[in-house]
Amino acid sequence: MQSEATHAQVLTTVDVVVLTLVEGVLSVVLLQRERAPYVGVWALPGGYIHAQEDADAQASAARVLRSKAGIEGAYLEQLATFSGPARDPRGWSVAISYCALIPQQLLPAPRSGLKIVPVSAVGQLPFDHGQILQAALGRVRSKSQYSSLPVYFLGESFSLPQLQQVYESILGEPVNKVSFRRKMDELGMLEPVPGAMQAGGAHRPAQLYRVRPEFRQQLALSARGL
Amino acid sequence: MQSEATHAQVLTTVDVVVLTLVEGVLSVVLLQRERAPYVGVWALPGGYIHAQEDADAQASAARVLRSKAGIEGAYLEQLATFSGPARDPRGWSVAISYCALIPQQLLPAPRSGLKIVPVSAVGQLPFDHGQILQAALGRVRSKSQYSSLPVYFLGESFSLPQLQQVYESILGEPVNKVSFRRKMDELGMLEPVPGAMQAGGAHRPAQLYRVRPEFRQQLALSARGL
DNA sequence: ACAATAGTGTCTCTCAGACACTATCAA
DNA sequence: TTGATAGTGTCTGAGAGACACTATTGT
Repeated sequence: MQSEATHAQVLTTVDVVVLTLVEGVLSVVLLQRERAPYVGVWALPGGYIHAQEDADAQASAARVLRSKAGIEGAYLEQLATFSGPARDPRGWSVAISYCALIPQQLLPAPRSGLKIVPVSAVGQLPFDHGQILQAALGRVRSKSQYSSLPVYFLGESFSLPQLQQVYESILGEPVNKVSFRRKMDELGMLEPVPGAMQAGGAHRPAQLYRVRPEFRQQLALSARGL
Repeated sequence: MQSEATHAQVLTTVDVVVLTLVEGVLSVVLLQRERAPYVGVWALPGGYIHAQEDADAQASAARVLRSKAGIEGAYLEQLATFSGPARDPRGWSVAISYCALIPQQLLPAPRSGLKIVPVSAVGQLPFDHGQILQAALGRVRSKSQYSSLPVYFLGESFSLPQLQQVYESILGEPVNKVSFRRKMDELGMLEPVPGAMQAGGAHRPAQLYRVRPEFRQQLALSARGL
């Protein structure tokens, strides 16, 4: 069949932008490429779709993260799909890109070939990974304005001041405390962890919260921002 | 190379949800399939990516629209990418889906094998086209709440009451006239067509507007809805 | 006691929607 | 003149942010 021959020439890959907060700085995971093209160059985690083992492209992305970066348990969301004859020197290619959010403590120990770079300090990237990174940043910043997306930067339980700081880090501007707490209350996504407080400083301890079970792998959306 | 053999088994296609407003009813273009699988079944316009001729997947979508449905000049926006071993009986496949918005008057004359169906009256669709259609509807309804997306349902020039009716059709609820005009003014995307009025009824004629050149293929976004 | 941050009550200002009014056409 | 729709001025109520206050810890 002629059309079979035609479409078979398209490379199908996934690329993942893994984002985390390091000391309040939005950062991305880069891997040093082990194979051609661009051997030795720092790039986004990515790889071919394996038709034999992957249930869908998101499973491919999860597999790539696990096998190449040792990352598991991240929140995964599909970004856009990039395509064309020029973006990969091997030929006409399709890259289904994903955005992964993960708390810093779930990242693997630093090792050779893996680094975590503040997004403001990322230089030139191979392929069209620069564009993909920009798409991820735009998505995260945009969705943080009206959804609960940023909770995925934090672990199991966290305090409201902590969460507010995450929002402020991503949005790059201070957030009104009263409004923020009102909104979080309205979203109805958090519940206090009974008896769990975050002590530490010479000040009043903060109540710890966790995401309600029914919101675990699902975002809470607000109609009017924040 | 082994990985080459692996990824070559993935079919790469595009599917397009063409939406238009027919008498204020959101409707979708369906084509009767001419080839296996699902010969004769009504489905979304779609086809293989042609690596030799397409500059990217969006170009593939435009080509499919032109060659299979005779549609040109639509606003095109990428939706999500669907993938997996089961969605297409021919094997593991990737479908990059697009949403197309077009004024009714730019649609081709009705012909055998092409129909325009109110989205509320679309029955079962082959592949995962039902999911794709739902994604398109969600996207259009969501974006209509805070952007100028719906202008692509109208032609070159239109009156504000016309545009408001388009918003109301999509959102499924009445829109406040004063707020609507304030927002359109703030978006700064429209300009009055000098001297062009829409007469017709036994009442005051409406000023006609058009999209400013700098906003032609780009959406205007509002921070706070409408 | 005091410094420091957590958490809350309340005021104000902004903005979206409601309402009412004027404008301009055909019959 | 009347009916119908286009277009605008203004009021009001809801909600977001500012501010100030109380609460609770360690030193």
